[in-house]
Amino acid sequence: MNKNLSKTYNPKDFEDRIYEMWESTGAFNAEVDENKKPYTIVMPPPNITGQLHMGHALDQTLQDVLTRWRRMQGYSALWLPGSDHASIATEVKVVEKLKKETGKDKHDMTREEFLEHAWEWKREYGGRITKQCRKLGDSCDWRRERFTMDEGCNKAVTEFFIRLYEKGAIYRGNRIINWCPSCETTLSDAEVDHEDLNGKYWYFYYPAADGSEGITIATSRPETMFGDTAIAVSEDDPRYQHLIGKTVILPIVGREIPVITDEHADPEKGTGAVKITPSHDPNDFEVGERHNLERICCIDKTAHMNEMAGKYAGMDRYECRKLWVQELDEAGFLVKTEDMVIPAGKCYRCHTVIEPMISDQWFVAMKELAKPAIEAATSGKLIHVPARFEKIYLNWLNDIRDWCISRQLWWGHRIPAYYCDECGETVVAREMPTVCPKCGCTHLTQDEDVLDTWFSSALWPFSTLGWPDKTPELDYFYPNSVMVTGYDILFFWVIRMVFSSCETMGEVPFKHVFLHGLVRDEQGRKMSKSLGNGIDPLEVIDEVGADALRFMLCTGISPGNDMRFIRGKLENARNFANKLWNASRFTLMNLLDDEGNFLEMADEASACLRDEDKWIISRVNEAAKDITDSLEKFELGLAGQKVYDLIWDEFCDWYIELVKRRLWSDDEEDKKTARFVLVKVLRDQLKLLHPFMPFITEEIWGALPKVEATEDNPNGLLIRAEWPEYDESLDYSDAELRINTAMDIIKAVRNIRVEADAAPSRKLNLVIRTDSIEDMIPQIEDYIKSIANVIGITVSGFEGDAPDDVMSAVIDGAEILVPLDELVDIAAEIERLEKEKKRLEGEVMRVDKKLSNQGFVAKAPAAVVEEERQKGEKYREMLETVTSRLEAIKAK
RNA sequence: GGGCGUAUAGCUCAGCUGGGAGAGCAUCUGCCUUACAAGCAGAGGGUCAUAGGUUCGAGCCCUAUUACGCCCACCA
Repeated sequence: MNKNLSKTYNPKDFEDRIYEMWESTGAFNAEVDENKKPYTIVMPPPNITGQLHMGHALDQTLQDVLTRWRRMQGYSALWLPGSDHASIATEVKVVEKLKKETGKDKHDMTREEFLEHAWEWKREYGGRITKQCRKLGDSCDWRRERFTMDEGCNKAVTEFFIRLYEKGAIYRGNRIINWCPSCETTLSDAEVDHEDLNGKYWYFYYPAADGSEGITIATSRPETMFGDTAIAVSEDDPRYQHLIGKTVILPIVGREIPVITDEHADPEKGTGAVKITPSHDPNDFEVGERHNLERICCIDKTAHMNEMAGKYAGMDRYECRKLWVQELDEAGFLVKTEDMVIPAGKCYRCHTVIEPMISDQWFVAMKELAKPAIEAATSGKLIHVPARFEKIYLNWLNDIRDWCISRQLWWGHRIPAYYCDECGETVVAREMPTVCPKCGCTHLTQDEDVLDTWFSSALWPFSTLGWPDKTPELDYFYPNSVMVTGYDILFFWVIRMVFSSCETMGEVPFKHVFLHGLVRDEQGRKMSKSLGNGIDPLEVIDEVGADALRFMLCTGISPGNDMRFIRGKLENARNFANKLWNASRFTLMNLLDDEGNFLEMADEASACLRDEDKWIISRVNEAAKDITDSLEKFELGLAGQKVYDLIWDEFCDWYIELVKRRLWSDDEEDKKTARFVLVKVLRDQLKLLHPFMPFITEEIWGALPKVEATEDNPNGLLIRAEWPEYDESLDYSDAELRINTAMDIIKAVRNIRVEADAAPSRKLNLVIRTDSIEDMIPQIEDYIKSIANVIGITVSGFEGDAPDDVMSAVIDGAEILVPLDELVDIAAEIERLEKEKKRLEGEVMRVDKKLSNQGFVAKAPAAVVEEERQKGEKYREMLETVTSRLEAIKAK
């Protein structure tokens, strides 16, 4: 350790070194330890496709703050890191890369070849983010790092799939699903983004087959007409009674389709008659189910028309729409056109408009699985922070639909289902069966599809701890203490973890789910690649250090709300680090002799505490309470602000200034006490700040006298030091009162000096008129001398003559007079005092009004009333003093 | 269509369970005071979106309204 801190704060000098030291000494390691309480956070696994972005930085900073704090509190605090294979995202990236590098398409290679490239990607980039996490200071137990496609997680995924299958909660069905024509895979409902597009309603006339009056329908998707298999009207719609049960003719196509009645047809919408295309619309699909309609698919997997569209076969769906409308118009079937805003579903990855399609897919039946997850929230076993997210969570679960989990991709967990080529039997098994259990043949083929990425992340809280095996870790660290993640993946992830855990573990995966917002850019826009407005955390760290970034990210925020990345806030955080750095340098300067040895200092027993010592100790004690309380409530922003105020305002601006004079005195005993207090309170402050700014605090800690090693903290590091506990018995209220008065006096003198335009170098002679705080004058004298260049203080009661040519200020219990001779501008001074008088009169009036309100006196708590009375007295006294001063100066 | 969030100093935001509003930045003034100019000291600046209500007392609770943003929704 380096006892001499460098002159300026330069985080690059030590951040990497400190991190390396933590890691190499095992400071992050969490063990199963029955003598400690467990605290577990499992990191939301970043995608292996990505780079660390600001969202990760925020997410991980919050987790690290909580982990470090609990570790210091004596918990066996495990923060388990890992990464996600991100099935679709990675596959897209790998495809792009291959296309760029080799010109090859996915279809130009075998599944095995492709997977080889995908694993290559994982090897190359999978570790990128975890390296970047280290720069942030993440105190993860890296020994326990996991990957969603490692052996253990694979086992968990298969096990979970099979268990759900066996109880009938997973099934394979031919149903309508969301299809992304660009990614060429299904998507779950959660993966579809809804967006309003400018579109049209086209009204088309369908002639009746028997030659009577036909029917006009409205559609926003004319190209799906080739798949129409009915027209639905409302049962009691008077307009269409004559057609119910008859057939109409699909214009141009010539196919006859029935007119049916169904609840889906809304007389208010369009013409009240709706065309039914079961193959390309979720509602129509359901109508088709109810009426046993034929399903005619007319659009293929790449969103091109198929042979059902006749001459349009092979044409893009939108191109077809244009020409088809034109053809219908020319043939006289287009009745009218209306501009309309049409909501469209888009792929959350590539933003292509999704195409509803019917296909054979695997689903999780959600209704039953959702029940325990709903109960978990309503019964309070799962607590949302902030609470408002519980409603959103419940709304989603109450309205949940079955989850389509199969994806037509290669990168991911392959579905453990095998089909018999001979008899068509489906076998779901942990390993590929050698023979078909039904027909006994050996020709079995595994399902080609992989599972939704979120299927494996849903198991993350327990798969990472060893499930399905019964491991000591699972037993000890499960359930997790809190899940920290962005509100944007509440549906994707949080809900699925909860029901998966209720299903497999029989309990919630975590007690709290702590949701944070997004980091936006300076203008409040979402950071995105397409906008190019992302800010790279690593560049920020390079510039101002990880501590400043972390502090900036977790202060001035409130849970669940988005935040902006403000440059000025970052600089302020950096300046704060610099401030602490210099305060620590000051402390060390007064601790070390010329040879760099620590000077003698007092201890708890021998210290002879003076008022300011007691005051700062008390302030630190109170702060420890507030900070701990805030952290308990996940109010990290408040906690961070509190440490900031403590260190900058109270320790640096007041205590250090107050203690300087003593450190420079010849009183050896007093110096020993001052050194003792400085080190004591600095240490506590380093502890309180450590979760937020781990690097700088550890570095300074190391420069201070070494602390005793313990079994739990063999190297005496800050990261494993004990969190300051609030000492309830500590009562230094007398000292605090005196220091507060001294501060008031000092502030008043400073104010007068500036008002009078007196140079700081000018020596002042001061008169303090008081009859209540005389006993503390010697100390005040010291403080003021050290700060305000006061050369002499005269104390007198309020009686008798006051000096002339003064500027004055009134505080609670005293009047401060500063003789300035020629500097006093009488007119200005009168104006100043008049203003002060007016202010005090206002205060007195306000208090009087309140106290004369019978309702207030009768109903407000006694303490509040008493407080108000004291305030009234105080203001009245101050007003009297100001008034008499004003009279005196006017008389002159 | 349903739900949620936000509205506080010029800007960006805090403000925990109701007891006369704070920070950072910016602005103005004075300081290279032996830890720190990434600093110190001082100052100005707010009918806490609007209108009602509850209460002795409302930035905070209730109702309505307005503006902006977000999420969800079966999209003829």
